[in-house]
Amino acid sequence: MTAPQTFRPADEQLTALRKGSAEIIREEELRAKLERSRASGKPLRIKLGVDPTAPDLHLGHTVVLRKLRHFQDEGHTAIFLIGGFTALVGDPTGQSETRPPLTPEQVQANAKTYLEQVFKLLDPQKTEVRNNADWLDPLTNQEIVRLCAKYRVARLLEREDFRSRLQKQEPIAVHELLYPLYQAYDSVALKADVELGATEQKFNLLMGRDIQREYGQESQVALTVPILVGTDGQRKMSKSLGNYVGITESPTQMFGKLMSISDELMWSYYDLLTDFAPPVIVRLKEEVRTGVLHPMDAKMQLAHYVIAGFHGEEAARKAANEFDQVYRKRGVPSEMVAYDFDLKGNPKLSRFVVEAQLAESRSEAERLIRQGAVEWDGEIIRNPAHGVNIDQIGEHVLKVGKKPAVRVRIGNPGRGR
RNA sequence: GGACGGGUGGGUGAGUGGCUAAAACCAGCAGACUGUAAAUCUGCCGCUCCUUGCGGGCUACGGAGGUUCGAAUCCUCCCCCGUCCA
Repeated sequence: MTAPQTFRPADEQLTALRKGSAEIIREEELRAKLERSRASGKPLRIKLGVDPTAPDLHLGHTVVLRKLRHFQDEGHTAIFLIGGFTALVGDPTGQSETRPPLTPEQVQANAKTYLEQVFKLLDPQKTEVRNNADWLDPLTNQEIVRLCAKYRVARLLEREDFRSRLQKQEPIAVHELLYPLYQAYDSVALKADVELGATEQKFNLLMGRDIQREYGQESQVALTVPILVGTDGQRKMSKSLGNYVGITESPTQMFGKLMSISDELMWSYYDLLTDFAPPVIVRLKEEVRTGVLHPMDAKMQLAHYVIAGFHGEEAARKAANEFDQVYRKRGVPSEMVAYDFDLKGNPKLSRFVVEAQLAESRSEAERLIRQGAVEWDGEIIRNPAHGVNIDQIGEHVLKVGKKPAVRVRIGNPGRGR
């Protein structure tokens, strides 16, 4: 922190930073900033803001985090900004359900788990963690009005999602208009040189530039990264759409999910989730195209890489083996979740399916049985009324559809639980 | 404050008194095919009970009442969203 920083030449840094970026506004400004920082030995301040609205991060979040990491690797200061204030206001963008605004306690708790997860990717030593509640909470009405006076409604409404919502006659609450203003003000408070965000954040990032100028600062550079498409190959990765790979998931789960993406999507994952150099990815793609490399192997390599990043080489290897065992060979997992049952009340197989969490209701369980999706000790059961009786005391393997098999232990009805 | 339009199953969206657990499409799930891919095809897709049957019961069309043998559909009041006017 005292020794003057040394940096690579600006152009080299720029090349590295450009990889996996969608847009850099403006690149010349970034180069100028990089050159200046190299000359002065003073790192740039790179801002990334996150609202802690949910406790878990997924791979979609990591794209931009990785970009922040790249800056960090070049010796710059990563500012991980927690939207403690903005999260409290409650972001009503997903208009389907009125989600209750988070309580300060929730924000606190979420922020904590975020940080734990974020530091799987960032170097904690080189990260400045801030919370915008620290400067947004104390703002006076006067200051807020002054801030609002610096921007025009028409320009706010230019924003893509506001415009389309107006058009579709969907509600827009007033505080939603304030949102970008607050975010822009954060850049002022932090004296950010660069702000990172997904492409959907472009408007907000640009606004930071304007507002900084209004406050007499040099404008930040806005660097956007592409949005990661979820495992469904259609929509952006998000928890609520269920097309996500969580970074706290087990290696096995991650492996399975990553293998289920389409071949086409795999290349975008290679671009956004790995540090393979672009030429290397191009070569891989070519090898798959010409049949030298099986697409599945390419995908396994991808899954391995991503998982190793979070859980280490060893775990990634295990997950690969497990995948091979459970799915390719349609076998039984090395470690099965076990459930204990008793024979109280003349139970049916469908009840076990529900209680082992392989179906959400008895109706669904019976449906699955009818469809031939349920295997009991390797035998497909098709009778929805199939019962389990006293001869079945002992251990069994229950498998439903594509889900991993589970172990079922049936105890003597006479004895307690 | 006024005028008008609208609120249907996870989503879009039909349906204006019974034949509607509610068209169609999407999503989802299962089976076939595979590389657990993708695409495709087939089936399923509220909950529950049992003797698993073209079976019984319950719940469902913003909310609460009402009219009717019968209501998502008609009436009343309320809530919510939007547009225009002020």
